[in-house]
Amino acid sequence: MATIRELARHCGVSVATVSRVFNTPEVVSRETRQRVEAAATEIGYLPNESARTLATKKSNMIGLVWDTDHRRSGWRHPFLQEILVALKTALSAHGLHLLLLATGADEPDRHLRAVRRHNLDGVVMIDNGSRDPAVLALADAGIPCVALDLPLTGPCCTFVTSDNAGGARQAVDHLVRSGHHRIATIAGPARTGPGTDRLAGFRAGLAAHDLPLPPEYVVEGDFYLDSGRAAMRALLLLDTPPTAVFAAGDEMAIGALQTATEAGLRVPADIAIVGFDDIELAALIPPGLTTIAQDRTGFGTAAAEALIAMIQAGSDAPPPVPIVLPTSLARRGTA
Amino acid sequence: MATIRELARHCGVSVATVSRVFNTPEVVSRETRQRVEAAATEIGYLPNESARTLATKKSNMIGLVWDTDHRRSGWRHPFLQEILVALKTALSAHGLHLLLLATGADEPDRHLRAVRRHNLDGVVMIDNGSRDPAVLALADAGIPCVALDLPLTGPCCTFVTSDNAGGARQAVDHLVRSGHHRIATIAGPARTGPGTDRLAGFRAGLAAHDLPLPPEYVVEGDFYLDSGRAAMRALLLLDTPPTAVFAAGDEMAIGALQTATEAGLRVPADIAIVGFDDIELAALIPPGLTTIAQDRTGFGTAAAEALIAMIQAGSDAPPPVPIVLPTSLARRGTA
DNA sequence: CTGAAAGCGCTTACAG
DNA sequence: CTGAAAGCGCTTACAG
Repeated sequence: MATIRELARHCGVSVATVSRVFNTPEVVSRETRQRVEAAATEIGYLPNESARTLATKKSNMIGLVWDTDHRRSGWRHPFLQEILVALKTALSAHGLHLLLLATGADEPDRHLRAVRRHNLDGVVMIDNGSRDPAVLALADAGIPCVALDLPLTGPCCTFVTSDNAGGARQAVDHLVRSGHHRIATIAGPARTGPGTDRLAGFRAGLAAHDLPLPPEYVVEGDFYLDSGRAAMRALLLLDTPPTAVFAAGDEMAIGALQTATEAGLRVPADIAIVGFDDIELAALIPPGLTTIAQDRTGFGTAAAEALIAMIQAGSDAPPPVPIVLPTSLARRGTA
Repeated sequence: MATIRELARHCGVSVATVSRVFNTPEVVSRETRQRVEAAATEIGYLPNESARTLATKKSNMIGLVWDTDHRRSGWRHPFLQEILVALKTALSAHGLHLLLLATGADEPDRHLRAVRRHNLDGVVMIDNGSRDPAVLALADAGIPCVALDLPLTGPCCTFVTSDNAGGARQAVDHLVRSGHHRIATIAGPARTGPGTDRLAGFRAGLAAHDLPLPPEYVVEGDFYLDSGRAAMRALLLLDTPPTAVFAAGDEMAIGALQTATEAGLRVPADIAIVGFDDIELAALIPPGLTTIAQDRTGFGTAAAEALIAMIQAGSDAPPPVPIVLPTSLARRGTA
């Protein structure tokens, strides 16, 4: 591993000059620059990032906070992979790398510590609905951060989310257009942003159409399959069961679909179902799940852009406004 | 951000002593150690990782090479998320972080450069079947690395994979036990390790049962849904169609299932289908896909352990032998 | 058990 | 446009 000193000696300039050709090339003479560049590739010089970070306090690394453990070990993001890819791609374009932060002990300052220790330039956090105080601590600390699906704001913090309320309205509108009056919902957990917002949008949608919402038409699930099955069972047992169900997540919708089918009902003839997310499965499972699609890659791209904007603007500038991604109706067989 | 110097002054010792309480605590007196530790939490001292890396040449970071781009933008790993979680968990236990390497230009030394620039302690690479020369370069360079699903070896390199051949044999054995003689396969791409190995295991399984394999009973897919549909269409057009199909991946199996169903065949009565991977969908899609399950979290855990072993042993020690994870038959409705 | 000092490989005012 | 020099925050022989 050649160092900057060796390279400098190799072409008879000072280390300062070598440093400049890599950082502010416009400031060094054409002739010198080319000589240094040629020598650099010749001897295989590579700047040492740790030394740079030590000198500049910038690491060119973004932390990714993504809690994977204990309290909710079964948690799965509907399209984590797409988010990672989009993030990585967008950040790469600015020379930024993504550091998956190790999940350590349970101290509320663990993420903050990691950020400081590694001189991270910013962080993106993916919500898992656990209301982790360590996540909130980050938002308060004034280090550039953007949250996904979690309405977090702070001195240098913003978030990106789908238009969950609007998407729920799209679902309701579609069902009403199809002639339904008795529409129930299988909601997501009230502690999650998407859970709350989709329920709110659902209520607003019914109200806009002057449709009633009996309390028993709202049953809360946990976004997973079994909760969708249980909820559908409960709905079918009602004295006046709904003719349509909006499930706030596709897995729950699929659970509901299975339960309805097993109960001998035809979907959508006897009961219509609309989901939310547009996971892989939605298109594959017969008869095709009608659902509200999110902008999967938009998440990562928007997050990266917002983060880069904050980093460039500095932490005293006002943070970008939250980004709300539009949803769309993916019309298939169940409604 | 307090520095080691401030902390040292704060408790009247030298910076060397402070450094020792964090790195080799057993070498400093109990009394001094406790004083330093107390002061550290009091003033919120956090060691600067860049400075440590610069001094020690160890970054406590593992690179993750995971090509996401251009040539194969639609590539999806069947259980990337589980692998990441398991990796992260296992590495965390040793204080190691995971750095997602930005995918830059197409130079064959791009990963190697990233490793050197960041002083990475090791790397794990996830195969996407692209035979990337940049990946091979890493294996040759003698930096500790472990490959997933890619039979890569080198001075300090090993790999972990499922027993793909054995899994394919399990599939064949199951079908034969169910009375099938005419068994075809929808293979994975020949350029991928899993594609090749599953086909070899399939052939070996048939041979072991003295069953013939007409050439037209082998059709190659690309692991994705549509290729499974196309393959099944081709198989059904044969003069003597098979009574059972082993698809080397669940998505292809599901495509085959759909095509068979659409053609009016009953599964498994008219044609049996066995997949490979045991993705989420397998259990959810009616009538339940019979498939060969991989040890999803085992991948990440085994990779982390192998990597840590190599790092601790040093690069002159012989690398661990490749790790082959056992598979299991998940028996459901299609066979 | 502890300290003084050199060194890790860069960047960046400050002069010229 | 370029160089000499200080400094970034640690670690680690080397003495004692």
